[in-house]
Amino acid sequence: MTHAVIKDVLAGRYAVGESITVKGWIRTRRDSKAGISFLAIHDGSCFDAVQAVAPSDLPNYEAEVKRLTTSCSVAVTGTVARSEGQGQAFELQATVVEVLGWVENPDTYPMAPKRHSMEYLREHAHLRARTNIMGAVTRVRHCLAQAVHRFFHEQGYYWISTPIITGSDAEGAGEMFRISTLDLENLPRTDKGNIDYSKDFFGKETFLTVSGQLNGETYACAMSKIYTFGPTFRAENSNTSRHLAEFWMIEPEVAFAELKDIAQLAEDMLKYVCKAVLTERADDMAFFAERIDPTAVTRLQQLVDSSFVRMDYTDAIEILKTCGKKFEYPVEWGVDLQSEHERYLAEEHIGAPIIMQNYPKDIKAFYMRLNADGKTVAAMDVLAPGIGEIIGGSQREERLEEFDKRLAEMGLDKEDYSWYRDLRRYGTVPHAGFGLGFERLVSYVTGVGNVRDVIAFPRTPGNAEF
RNA sequence: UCCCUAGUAGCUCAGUUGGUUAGAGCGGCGGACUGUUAAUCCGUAGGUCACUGGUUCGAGUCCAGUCUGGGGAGCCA
Repeated sequence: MTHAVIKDVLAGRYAVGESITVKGWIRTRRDSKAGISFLAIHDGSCFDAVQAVAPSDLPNYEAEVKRLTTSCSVAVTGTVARSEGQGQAFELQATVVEVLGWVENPDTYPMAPKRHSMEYLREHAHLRARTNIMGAVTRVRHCLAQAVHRFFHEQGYYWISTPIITGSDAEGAGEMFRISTLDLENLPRTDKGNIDYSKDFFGKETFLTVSGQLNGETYACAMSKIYTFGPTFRAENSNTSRHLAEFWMIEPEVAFAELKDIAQLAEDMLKYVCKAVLTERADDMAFFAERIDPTAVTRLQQLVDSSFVRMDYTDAIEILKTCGKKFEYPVEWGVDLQSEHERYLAEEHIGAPIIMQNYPKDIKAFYMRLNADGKTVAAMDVLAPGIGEIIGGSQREERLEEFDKRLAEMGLDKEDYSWYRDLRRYGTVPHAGFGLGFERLVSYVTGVGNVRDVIAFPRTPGNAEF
């Protein structure tokens, strides 16, 4: 018997009268006065469940069919039929209902067919995958990931798998998780009494990566256009709806590119992936618009149709100073923009994503390229309404002299950046790139307000369950 | 890490100035009903009121501490 995917059954890919088998989990069972039962079965292939009609003359009707509850697994064989009821075009007239797995105690099964809080679902991360909302998130996340790869591939980029384990402790993007095979109860010591990392697995201190950027630059300075897409780790004690200790990041790096080029790249990429979701996951987006965020679909459509506003940091400061709004943190040229400032600009002043450019050098990283004014660097952030910074990027300092000056200013040791400096010594070229937090993108697209609910098993301070 | 806030049935919540036996909806279970869309109707079971200590004749309610969650901030993606 053909094992049919529910998506195909609902799309009419099987002829009326054809006998097929669907396999999945019960969403709801409704018993009708006619002495028949309606089973809503989902298998993850699409948002909707298929309806199987189980007649009372099935041999196991009383003993099994009428005892089915939410999340029992079944294999239902039947003939495809046009539905007599409303709400679906096709349904299955069941001839065999085989129960594969019971729910052993329906009274305490955690996922009742009703609305649960996101916090409750998070505590049952292994079972929340069976809910409507997590199914929709999972499909949209997949759609976005595929669209990201497709976008870069079509533009001639190579996907580089940069290392997850790094010996470079100078990446400067945040606190790192140490990895080690040393016996914590009995650490080897040097003569001076320090921990002897030469005895560790790699013969030196190693960490989980906080960014693939520096590695990515080496390949951009050879392959011209590359991107990374992989897990990233930050050991910061950040407890917000926008931070994870383990998250996925997309980092394109482009040779022969300036700041304006990657600003355009960021805009093109965001529009491309949003368009993909609108066309490929209309079913899931309709659900988000209905249940999570009424503007979910219109917001994406507007993003696709708009052109992002470019704004210089210096001009943003002027706007904030003269807009008449009171801010908790005072605004002055040279200070970093606070969340409240970014929110005002993106949500109230513009009402759409903003590309903020050319920040003061003192509030930005060592590798960003110094502008001609000597005060600002070629950095850019994409600020999205509702979520804030979704992308951060810059043109990199490719001039060795300027780079060394900057290291010295910031009190950093040249020796720690020897291979990174080599890129500036041997055939250096202007290049630029950015980092996109993938969970922040999924959160923005779906309207699901917490990044912990758009990744399967979130890792946050104090929480690594499952 | 800081500020604010919450924790009551399997889930979502109500519970008055501290006062008799802590309630509802959903879900579960039992029953009714000629095709239902989170069906409907009737019945029924289900509670260490997060934990520890304190105030009081009396605490779900007031106080202190702890744990856990949420919102905001910082750091950032």
